[in-house]
Amino acid sequence: MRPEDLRFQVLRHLEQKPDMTQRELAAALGISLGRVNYCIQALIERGLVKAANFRNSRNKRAYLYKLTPRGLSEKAALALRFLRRKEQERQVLLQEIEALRAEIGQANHEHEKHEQGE
Amino acid sequence: MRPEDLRFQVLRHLEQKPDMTQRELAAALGISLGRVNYCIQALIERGLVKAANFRNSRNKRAYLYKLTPRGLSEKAALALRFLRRKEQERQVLLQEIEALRAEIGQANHEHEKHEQGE
DNA sequence: TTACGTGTGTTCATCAGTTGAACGCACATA
DNA sequence: TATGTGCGTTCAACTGATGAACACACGTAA
Repeated sequence: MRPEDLRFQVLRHLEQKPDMTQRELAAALGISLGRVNYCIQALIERGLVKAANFRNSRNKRAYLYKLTPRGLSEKAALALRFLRRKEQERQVLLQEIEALRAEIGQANHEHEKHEQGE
Repeated sequence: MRPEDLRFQVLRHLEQKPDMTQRELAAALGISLGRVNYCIQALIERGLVKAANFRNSRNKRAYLYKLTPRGLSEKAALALRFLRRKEQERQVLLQEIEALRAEIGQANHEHEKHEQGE
C-alpha cells in the first residue's frame, strides 16, 4: 500500500469514526501499529488531523482524531485521485486479462456475464 | 510483485525468447538484476528451466534458458491461476470504485462507456 | 488512599526483501 | 598477446515494515 493511499484510507476511516484507536486502524487496514502511528503523526504534522483529548481533558492519551477543514479537502482530493487511479488500474487489468486469455487459448468470456454488469 | 507472479512472468518471457539475458529480463519486468538471478536459479533448481550453453559449448556464460516439459506445464498452471486472480482483482476493484463513487457523490458513470466494453 | 488491571500512544531493535555496484569469467577482436 | 565487451554471480548496504516492550492515564476495588 502506497503512502498516499494509506493517508487516504486513514483520513477516510477517521472521518467516519474519529474515536478509532491506532490498533483498530492497523487491523482495519491490514498494516502494523507502528506504521499507523507514523502516518497519523504525519497527518497531524501537516495539519490535516487534530488530536483532541478524549474522555478527560488532562489525559494525553486516548485521542479523538478529528479532521481539520484542510484535512477534509485533502481527503476529497485524494479520493478523486484514488478513484481515477483505480479506474485506470481496472482498465490495465482488463488488457492483461484479455492478453492472457488469448495466450492460454481459452474462450471463457462467459465468466464476465455473471459479474455485475457495466 | 509476488514471487509466484515473478516466476510466471519469467517463464512467460523465457518461453517466447529463451535467449533473453538476466539484465533484459530485469528491465522488462521492472525489477533488479539480483532478483532475476535468484528467481532463475530457483527455476533451474526445480527443474522448470534448463540452462543450455549458447554460442559455444565450453562457454559457461551466455545461457539459453529453455523451459523443460515440467516448466511448460507449470507455466500453464500458473497462467490459469494468474488469470483467475486478476479477474477477481478486477471485480474487487469494481466494488471499490463504486463505493468510492457513492462516497464522493459523483455520478460519472459515463466514463465507463468510453472504455472497451464488456 | 493505595494498588492493580486495562487500554492507549510511542518507540525502536529487528527482520525480510530488494538493490545494483563490483566481480570473475569467456569470449571476440585487434 | 592484450583489450574490450557482455554475461552470470555475489553480497554489503539500504529500505520499509514489524510488533514487542514501554510509559502513561485512567477506572476500579480493596
